[in-house]
Amino acid sequence: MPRRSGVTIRDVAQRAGVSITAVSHALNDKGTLSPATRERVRKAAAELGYRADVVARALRESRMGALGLVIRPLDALGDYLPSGVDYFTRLSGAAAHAAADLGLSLMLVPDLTRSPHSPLALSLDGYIVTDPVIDDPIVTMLLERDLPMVTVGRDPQRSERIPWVATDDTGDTLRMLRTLASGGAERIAFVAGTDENSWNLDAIEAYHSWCAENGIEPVLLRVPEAAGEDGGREAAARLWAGDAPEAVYCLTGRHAAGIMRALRERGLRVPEDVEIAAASDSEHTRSAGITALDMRPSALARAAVTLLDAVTRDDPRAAELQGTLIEGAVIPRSSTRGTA
Amino acid sequence: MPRRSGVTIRDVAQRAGVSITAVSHALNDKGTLSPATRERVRKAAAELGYRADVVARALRESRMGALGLVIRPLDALGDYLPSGVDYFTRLSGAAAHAAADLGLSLMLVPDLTRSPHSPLALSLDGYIVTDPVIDDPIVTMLLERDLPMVTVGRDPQRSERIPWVATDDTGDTLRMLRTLASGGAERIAFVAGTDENSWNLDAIEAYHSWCAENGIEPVLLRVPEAAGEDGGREAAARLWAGDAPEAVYCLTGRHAAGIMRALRERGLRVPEDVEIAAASDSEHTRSAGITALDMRPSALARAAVTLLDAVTRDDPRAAELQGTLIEGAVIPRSSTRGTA
DNA sequence: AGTCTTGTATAAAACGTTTTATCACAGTAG
DNA sequence: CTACTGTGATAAAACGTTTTATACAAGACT
Repeated sequence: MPRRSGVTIRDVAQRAGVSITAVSHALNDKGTLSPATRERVRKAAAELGYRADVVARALRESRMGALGLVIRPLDALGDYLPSGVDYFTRLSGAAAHAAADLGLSLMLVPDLTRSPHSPLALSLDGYIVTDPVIDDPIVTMLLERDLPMVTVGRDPQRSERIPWVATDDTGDTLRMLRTLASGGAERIAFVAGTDENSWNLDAIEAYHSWCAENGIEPVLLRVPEAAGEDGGREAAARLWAGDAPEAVYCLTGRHAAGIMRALRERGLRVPEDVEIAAASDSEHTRSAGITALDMRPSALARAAVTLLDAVTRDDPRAAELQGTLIEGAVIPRSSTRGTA
Repeated sequence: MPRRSGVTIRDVAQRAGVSITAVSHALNDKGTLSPATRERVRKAAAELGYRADVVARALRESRMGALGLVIRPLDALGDYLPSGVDYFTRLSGAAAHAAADLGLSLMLVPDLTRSPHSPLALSLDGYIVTDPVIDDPIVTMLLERDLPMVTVGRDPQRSERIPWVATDDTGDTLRMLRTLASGGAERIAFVAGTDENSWNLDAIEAYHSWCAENGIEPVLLRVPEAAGEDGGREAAARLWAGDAPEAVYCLTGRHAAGIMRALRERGLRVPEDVEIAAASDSEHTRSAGITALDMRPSALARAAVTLLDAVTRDDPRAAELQGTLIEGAVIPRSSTRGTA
């Protein structure tokens, strides 16, 4: 019996010479008790080191005190992970801390679509789903069961129905494009990923509207996220096959690193001949000296946890928190010339 | 009431026309029921989509079906994380999957020493503590409360009392030293971290015994893990102040990368003039082309989860699993000359 | 005919809380 | 003296399981 700390509400009641009801009321500031009794109970509880059993409380209140974190990009990969991705450690670590600050626990929920999932997996108070794609089966499942949920990154099609927080993809994209432009580049190519999540979709849209506004012919390439640096090299080959761009903005850091390498091999100088920037900071961009965005996963996680907590307790503040955009911070490095 | 799927054991009982006891027995293969009744109950349960409520079950059985993961190196850092560290994502992701395979959930447990921890935090069936240091307060706390626990990496002083699994630090160190020696290096310096965990301590001991065996004067430097690349540069300065080594073996990848950079600045060629290797593979070693060890975090996590599960259910197999060593895999890169 | 088995099925207790409804009592007003 | 109004406390129900002990019948043995 690992869970039981041994001391129950009954022990406290006995010690304080009152009923268990009195104990419950005293400790939760409910009911009508004289201040004297309240104090006596508190003292007894403290002396015994009493902590109400979570499970019993959960059974009664139908509230677990725990949130689930579903990291979609990880589910896709099984238990192996592409190297260099520290984003998710930062995100989940921050989420766990933010949850703890609210007196909640955070559970890592691995792929819910696999048939026998662990028992607790669907019994939590609410779920954070990161980067859902179009028609994401997990989102569908949670919606069907009517379980509270927020997404990190909008659900591309159902964002009206599901509260979300996200990186400010539109703003970030424009900011980065302006940074590149301020370095003198005019023809700026854009390399996005192929996953159908809001991160890709919103940035692409922002790029198009920026091009339209500035009278620039858009040059868009989509490269699978999983293609890594090689995908970047290939993108470079295709971009430089035609009218060479003066700058390239990549969403994925590894693509950017691959492009950089390919260009160097062609004898092009960065940033003198070409500027390069990436939307997500990772070890690749850091070690290659590529200007990138810090997407601030810990701020994002904190916002998501706060929102979900409000949602689960029908707190009206949920309305304000919904749609929070976390602005990325440009980290200027040697691959760009301009100022932000 | 988010948890309740709505359908309880009573509904099933009614539908099948039996008592709730019968339902429980039928579904758990207990008691004495006729095969016919068993089948009838199963059918009714299936039709209603009944799943026993985890919380109610946990209350009765005092077993949650959930394990806690405590990542000590992360606790030290709060919710911000040094960049480039993907080891822990891989570890926790793999642990979550391994737990799921056993029908268990995995909870991320942030720093238990902070006073108001989340309620569930101390109510789980067992705990995995990674890389405990000497006199680790978390380990002490769990021991005091008599909660089942395993460590990843031995507890330096209490390993007799606490089941553990670990990387094969001794074997890995020797293997890597031999790799470096096979490239022709004789004077091999060793750079370890300052945390007092078994990873550092065991590797240092292995280094010393290897030196003794081969009649080599040990050159050991300890650099704080948090010092990162700058720590590496400084280490290089100190190492090359005296009798220059022919090879350097670093436990931490970032130290190795810093050393490499510093040496290049001094005009030394790697691997022609100096060989460099690291014990932990990270983006730093990958991008700098430094030979390193893949510590196989997913194998490690799986071993830890399996062991902990055995421990919590008093399974005798725990004895066999205890002390499992996971051998690292050398990833040869251009910073070394020899063959493994 | 009574007494054991044997095979099925269930009633009820227990797990540790929270909450609702009720109770006892003192003081106050009519 | 009765009736009401608070005030302070508690008994008991409920949450959804699992398990222990018991009940009931039908057949098998003395």
